[in-house]
Amino acid sequence: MNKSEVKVIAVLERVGGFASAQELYQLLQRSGESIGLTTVYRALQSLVSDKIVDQLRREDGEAIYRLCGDSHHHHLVCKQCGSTVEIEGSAIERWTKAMAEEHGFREVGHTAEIFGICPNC
Amino acid sequence: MNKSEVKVIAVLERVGGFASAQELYQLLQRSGESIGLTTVYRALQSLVSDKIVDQLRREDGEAIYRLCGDSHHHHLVCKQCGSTVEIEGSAIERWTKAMAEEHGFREVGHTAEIFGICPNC
DNA sequence: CCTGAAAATGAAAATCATTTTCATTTCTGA
DNA sequence: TCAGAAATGAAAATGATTTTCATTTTCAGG
Repeated sequence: MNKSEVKVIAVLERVGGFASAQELYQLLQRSGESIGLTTVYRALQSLVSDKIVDQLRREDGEAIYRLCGDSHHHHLVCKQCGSTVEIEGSAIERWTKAMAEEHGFREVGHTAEIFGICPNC
Repeated sequence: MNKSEVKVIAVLERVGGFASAQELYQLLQRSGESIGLTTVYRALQSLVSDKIVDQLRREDGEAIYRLCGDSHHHHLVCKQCGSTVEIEGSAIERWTKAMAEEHGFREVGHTAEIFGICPNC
């Protein structure tokens, strides 16, 4: 675990959820850290292979990362104004576990998002 | 539905599962079809937005496509080999409705995907 | 305190899927 | 038949990610 990896972990903690490599790089820059994009990528790779960080993909294919074991929440997103509400997702957790077990999958995670039109729109 | 889309559907039928745009393009070339890569991408986009084709992502972020099954389903995707299982999602439908109602959202939809490691990997 | 090998760093170039541009060709309906 | 619309595809652009490579930092022994 070297200095860059520590910086990346720190910013992931601040974010508290998923972020892409590019976003993490910009956040680090803004907070005055001197770190190159290449190094951010390398730190993330290393953290992923050490299972300290989870990697998955956004809809557009960009990789996103978060600290393993972050309890994650879900979002209710307005299609019109973009406002979001964090919502409770224990139903999804149970569903994930049930489906994984039924099909013999291990180390499962999930993504889920609800979108619609909010009361104000 | 134009000529290119028909060609892409035909090759997807032949494949019988997931394939990337690049792979589909090469298959079309090999079978003597005259079609450009750009057109393959455009046909796929259009088929995806018409819900004739499903799109998801390989581990490396490359988009893969296959003909849609008929019902609204969710996927259990293996992080290693990319194999997928269609799963039942009525729990999600109920969760979506409940959350939307609780927060006054209308016209809601959702996305949900489970990923993990399959029994063979 | 040195010193040199190994590890880390980052700027720039390379890669590769995907999208955009734009000039050309094919359709289509009046 | 003809004009405008849609489709096509080659080439260029894009954007995330990886690789290269020269430089800097770290650090265990002397």
